[in-house]
Amino acid sequence: MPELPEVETLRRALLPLVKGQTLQSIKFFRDDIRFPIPKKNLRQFAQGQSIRNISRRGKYLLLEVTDGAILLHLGMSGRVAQFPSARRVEKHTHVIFHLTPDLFLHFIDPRRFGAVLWFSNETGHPLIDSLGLEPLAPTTTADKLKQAAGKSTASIKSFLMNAKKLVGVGNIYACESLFKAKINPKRPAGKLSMKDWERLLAALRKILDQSIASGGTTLRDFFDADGRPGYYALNLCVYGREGKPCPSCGSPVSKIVQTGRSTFFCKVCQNR
DNA sequence: CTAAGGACCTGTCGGC
DNA sequence: TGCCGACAGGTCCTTA
Repeated sequence: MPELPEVETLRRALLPLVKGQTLQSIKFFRDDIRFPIPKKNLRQFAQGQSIRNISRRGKYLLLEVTDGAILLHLGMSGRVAQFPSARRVEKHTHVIFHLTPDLFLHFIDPRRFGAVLWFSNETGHPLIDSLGLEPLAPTTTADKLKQAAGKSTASIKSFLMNAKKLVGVGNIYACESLFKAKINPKRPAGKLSMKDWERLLAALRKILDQSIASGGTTLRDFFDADGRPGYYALNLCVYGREGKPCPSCGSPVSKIVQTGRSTFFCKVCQNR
């Protein structure tokens, strides 16, 4: 479900609710999600602590406390929703964070591809350590992307979705940014020119920024902590639009499969 | 090392 | 209406 803009939207919705609040207790309902939930660490290091900040790294949210952070990943179908109690537990509610007498954050994830983990300030976390460039960070440049791609023969589409290289970009924003930059998704990443990388990074940033400003993309089940959907779906040019007219030239949008994922693009416009 | 494919899950949708 | 296959916003792990 969520890519960078959706996770960032959630971060911004949660921050004013939880910053400075003390985590009273954590309730676990099942721990066989993507990774076993480290209940012991969470109880020992997070319970009873004040949430100092919420940060984001790629698609991960970090609820920061003194010794580290509760690490959340929403996978494909995850949500964090606020409720006034720990009752009304949904079918796929796996964890409830109890903050104030009437603020409970429910971690809900039907497909269980998401994660609730403990990030220690001392040891970090391997999933975070191995992440690549942050697209919106000013320190990320076209030059660094080109370097990261090296002589890779993999497609630029799969490069964009490779979190070891570049974080936060999933299927929607990979397709949309390639469309905006007019780059063919099948091109080998190692063959893009510096001009290509510059156009691609600029396009990607613009799309991510606009999506964050719209509250993200709600295709079916993305809602922020207040239950609000995102409206960026209205601006999608190619994603999910197979056969419909390209917004730029009018010819039908194509769909192919690359490394197991659908790619939507315009054969006419994306010719670079 | 790289690249591709499978695996992990549940829910929904379209076709018959 | 019911059943069945295809597919879904992710990414780690195995295989070649």
